[in-house]
Parts: sequence; C-alpha cells; structure tokens
Amino acid sequence: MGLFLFLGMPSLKETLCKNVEMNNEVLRDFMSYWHPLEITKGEFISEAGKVENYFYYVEKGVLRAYFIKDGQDRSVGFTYDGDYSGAYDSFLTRKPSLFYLEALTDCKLYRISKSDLELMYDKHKDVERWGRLFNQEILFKKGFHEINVLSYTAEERFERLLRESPHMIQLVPQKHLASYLGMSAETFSRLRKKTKL
Amino acid sequence: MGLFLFLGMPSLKETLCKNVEMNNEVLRDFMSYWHPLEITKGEFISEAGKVENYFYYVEKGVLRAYFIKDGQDRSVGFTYDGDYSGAYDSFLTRKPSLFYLEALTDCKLYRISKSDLELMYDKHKDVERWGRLFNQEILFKKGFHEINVLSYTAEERFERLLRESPHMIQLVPQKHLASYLGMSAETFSRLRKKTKL
DNA sequence: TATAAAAGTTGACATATATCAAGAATGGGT
DNA sequence: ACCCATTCTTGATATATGTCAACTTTTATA
Repeated sequence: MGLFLFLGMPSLKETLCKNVEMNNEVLRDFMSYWHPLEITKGEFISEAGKVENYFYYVEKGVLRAYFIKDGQDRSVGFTYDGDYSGAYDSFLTRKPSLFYLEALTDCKLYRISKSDLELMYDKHKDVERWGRLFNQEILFKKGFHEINVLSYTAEERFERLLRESPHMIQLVPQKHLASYLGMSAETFSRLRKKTKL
Repeated sequence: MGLFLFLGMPSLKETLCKNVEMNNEVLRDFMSYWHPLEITKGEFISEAGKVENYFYYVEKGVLRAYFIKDGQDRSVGFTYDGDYSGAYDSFLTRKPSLFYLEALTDCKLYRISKSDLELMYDKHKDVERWGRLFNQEILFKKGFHEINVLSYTAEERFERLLRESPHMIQLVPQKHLASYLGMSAETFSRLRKKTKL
C-alpha cells in the first residue's frame, strides 16, 4: 500500500525534468532553490490583492484556485499530486493577484521564490528551456478548458469532466466543480442525478 | 500619412526583441529564418485536421482563428498588425490542428518553420528566453479571455469589448465578434442597439 | 451601375439554466 | 456517538439568451 502511494507520486526531481533533458549539475542546483512547506486543509497560499512571490510544486494534496465576482466564488483550476501551482499571473507580472489559492486537503509543497527562479533562468539555459516548456504546457491546458467552456452545453461539459477527469469527482466538492464548469451547483446536482452517478 | 502608418506598424525586428534583450548577432541570425509571405482576404494559412508546420508574424492585416462545432463556427481569437499568430497547438504538438486561420483582410506575413525555430532554440539562449516570454504572453491573454467568458454576462462581455478593444469593432465583422464573446449574432446586434453604438 | 450574396436587424417564441427556498444527507469536531 | 455546519438535493419559478424567420442594409462582383 505504501508502495502504491509512492508510485503514484512523482517527486519534484522527476517532475522538473519530465519534459527537459537537464544536466545533473544544473538539476542539483535548480532543486536546491525549491524549499519544502507543509500546509493544512483550509489554509491559503495566496490571496487576491497580494503580489505573489512564490511558485509552487504540489507533492501531495489538492489545491483550488478561484476568484470572487459579485460575492460569488468561481473556481478556475485545481492542482493535485505532482503538478505545479501558484498565482502565476501575479508571480510573473508583480501585480496584485486576482486569485485565491486554497488547500482542499493537507498539502506537502515545495516552492521557489521569484528572484531565485530568475537567477536560475539567467544561469542555466536548461532551466530557461524548462520555463518555456512549462509555459507551453499550461497554455495547452487553458486552451482546452476554454474551448470546453465556450462551446459545450452544461450537460456536455459535465459528461466530459466524467470522462476525462473522473478523479476530480472524488477529490473536489461538487459546488467547486460546478463553478469550474461554469454552472450552478443545482444544475450540477441534477446532471449528476440524470447520469445516475 | 505614410509616416503615421509606419509608426503604427511595429517591424518584425522590433517585435522580436520587444520583451527580450537580444544580442545583435543573434537577432540577425534569428531574423534570417523568418520568411515573408503575402496572402489575400479569404485565404487560409491553416486548416483543422492538418499538422501546422509554420508559425507566423502579422506585419499587416487581420487574421481570425476559429473552430467548427456542430456546423457552427466559433471564433477563438484575432490577430492584427504587429502580433504573432498561428495554429500554435498543432505547431508545438505536431498533432492535427483543431483550428482554421483565415485572412479577414489582405495580409503581409512572415513565418518560421518548426525545425528552424527549434534550431534557434538550441543555438541561442536569447531565443530560448524569447520563447519562454512569448508563451507567457499568450498565457496572460488566454487567462484574461477565459475569465471574461466564464464570469460575465453577455451584456458585460459586450461592454468590456467596447471598453478594452474598440478597434475590433471596426476591423472584425460582428458575427465573428459575437461568437468570440460566446453569444449569438442576434444577441450581439441587440446589445449594440441598446448601447446605441 | 446593376445584381447577387453576405451581413446585420428585428420580432415572436422556445428553452436551458439560474435563482430561490426548503428539506435531506454528509462529515468534522468534541 | 452526537450535534452543528456544511454540502447536496429537489421542486417551483424566473429570465437571459438562443433559435427561427422575414426583412433591410451593406458589400462584393460582373
């Protein structure tokens, strides 16, 4: 059982060089700037209005990103084991963030500061490439989600979620999944019933 | 008048080093891989189902990106003078594109091939950085549009378009603006009347 | 300039989804 | 194990926006 969990959890090291060939020296140096951090369910790593100074890797746990409009809370994305997270817009632009980042479970994180990451970009071409490919990856995800929200009905979006991200149903409360898919919690619940899930 | 047009049209060279300090040698080399291309209104530079091999810079003209769902045509973005364009997802992944790219006016373009760009990434750290920052830039635009579509009513989206991209009203037929904002052409027309534009 | 084709407008009507409200189920903390 | 708070469900009702269809205006073409 312990072994299974181990297999399911890519390490920071593995994730960093998932898409890039990275010289061992460089990787060691890069790794040394990521510092561990543990937070508990309900804590925030980021709040709207503040400038974000860190970028995160989630080794274990679930994070939710959302913003508030007219008092309503709208989820824009979730992070699970083995993925990066953070208020990336604010981290890059140094402007106040639009988003909150909340732990939906206890989390084991690593993080790197803005200045350290820039140091790494300057120092290592491999890290520069890592950054390019990382930006590329989120771009794909965003593009996918945009098309999803833009061009499908609530029912189709619900079906696609079931098909493509069934794990989310387990990990994330439905009201958040609903707002992520751009529908009310009630509509989500009715679709759920209809699909007799 | 000629001068005005000149001022309003950033050159490829200016655009390439807009966000990056680029060594003159490197810039010269990089520039030499971008080849000019002219197309006329109505032509396509990219079609859904095909793998895209080029990435574009629009020196002059307007391009529209869209996809087709259930026979309906949905705009996902527009490119004007001085910006990059292309079926970027397919260009990067080498999978068949989901999008069409159509010239809404006669266009003067430059383009670079996938293999040449990768050559440049390998050869020059400055270009690698250019790529990272470029990916970052589209990421912001996408993120912005996503929030726009997700969290505002048709009326609010229409108002924001007027406020933030008034030039689009001039350059792009309304039926395309409507689908870009995720509403029917009729709804767009009614909002337009309401705002007595 | 004439004619056809495309784009935009407007009204009547249909409908998916939101909102409101009340009750049922679930889950965390003591 | 119990209780309180949160989340989820379900029904009734409201509404924004889509769809269809006819008409007008604009743009393209010969």
